[in-house]
Amino acid sequence: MTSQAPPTKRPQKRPHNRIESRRENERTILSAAEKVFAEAGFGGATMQLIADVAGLPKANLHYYFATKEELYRRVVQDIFEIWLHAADSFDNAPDPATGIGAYIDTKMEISRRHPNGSKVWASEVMHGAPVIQDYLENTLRDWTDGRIRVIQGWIDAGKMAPINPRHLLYMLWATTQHYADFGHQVETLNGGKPLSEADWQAAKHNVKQIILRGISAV
Amino acid sequence: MTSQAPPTKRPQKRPHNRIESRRENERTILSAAEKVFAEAGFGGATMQLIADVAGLPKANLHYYFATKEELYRRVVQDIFEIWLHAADSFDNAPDPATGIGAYIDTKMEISRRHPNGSKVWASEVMHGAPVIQDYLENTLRDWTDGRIRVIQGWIDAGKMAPINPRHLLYMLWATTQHYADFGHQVETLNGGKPLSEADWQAAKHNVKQIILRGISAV
DNA sequence: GTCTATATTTCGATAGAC
DNA sequence: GTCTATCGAAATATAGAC
Repeated sequence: MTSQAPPTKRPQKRPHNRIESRRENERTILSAAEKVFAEAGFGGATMQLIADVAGLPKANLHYYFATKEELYRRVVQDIFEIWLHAADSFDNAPDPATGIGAYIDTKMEISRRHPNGSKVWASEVMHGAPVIQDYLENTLRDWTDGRIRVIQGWIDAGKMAPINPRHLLYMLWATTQHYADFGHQVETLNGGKPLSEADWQAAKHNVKQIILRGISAV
Repeated sequence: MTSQAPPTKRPQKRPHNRIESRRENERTILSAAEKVFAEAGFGGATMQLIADVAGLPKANLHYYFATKEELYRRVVQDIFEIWLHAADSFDNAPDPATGIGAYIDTKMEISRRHPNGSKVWASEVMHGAPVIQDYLENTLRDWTDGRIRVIQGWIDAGKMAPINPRHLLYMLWATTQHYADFGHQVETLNGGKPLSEADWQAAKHNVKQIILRGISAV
């Protein structure tokens, strides 16, 4: 009876079964949470409703995310990461029309594809950023300073009008995110119908048309 | 004893004592509610906190406003009325630069003076306008259609570039309200300090500069 | 009209069987 | 890891004295 120790049965057949199941459940929960937080706000959202949307018992949510706030924080982080990557469209562009035009396109596309994440971020900031203030003070500040330097370089090179780079960035954020954050208002004014493909193209075109013309070199 | 009916003692000395007291209490409650709803959202706000900010017992709130939702609705209505009046800057203007320039100035000033009302509106719309959907479908739609006609008139008269009037309105709303709704983010990126008088002037100037140039006649 | 005390409901979180 | 049942805290709303 000495050799009867069970073979160390590592789950080699499907080595990622556990870890994949965890990942999948987390994704399901995060997606449901994003939707519920966007529609009800942090205070208005309930773990029960998120669980219902995710199709899981409420207790499971607490197994994957200890508290409501921890779950919320993850949702806010995710949209922030997506926006940071949109800066790729911005950098290394030869001129403002190319760089800023691409940035507008990318940001508009994010508003279209991730309206809920955008709303959760807006809600968080409107309430004084109680959960992600550190992101504003560090990551976002650095990101902004870097982009301001790029724009100022274009201005100094005479490639665009001498506008205030910081306020231009605010205008870009405001204008593009409006189509996500105020999507319900836009839709209502669109006759109650979601924007069509043509509507989105018109929106993008107009934003670029006005802003790029507004900042073009004299 | 026939003439001893007490003189019909109408409160003539201070004829508005009661009604003024009511008005004053309502104002105090509404102001506190606006602040709390803006900072915590509808779901996160509590009647207790509103009562504390107003300096009144919680029960009094329920005396003046039967439910939390009724109080909230009044707050949302108030900012909406203020914005509607901003259209006065728009109408009867001889040209786009004057009309839209004045509208931007007025809207920016409202963002500066009523940031909380703007946030409550934004929050309401982001959550699907559960309380004021009728305003979107009627008052706001009519208002928007009217302004679109004015802009289209300017375009037809060759006074400005042929942009999409509807999307121009969205840009105006987004850009001006950003300084209220995302005021906390703006302030954080401003080194943690509120915008100075000069900062506000710069913001206004840049918004007008870019947009007015962006829509100017070819 | 005002306020204290409390009823009622709802939610976040957890215990404990499976 | 999953789920049912439940605890304890906190919120809206109201009852009733003043």
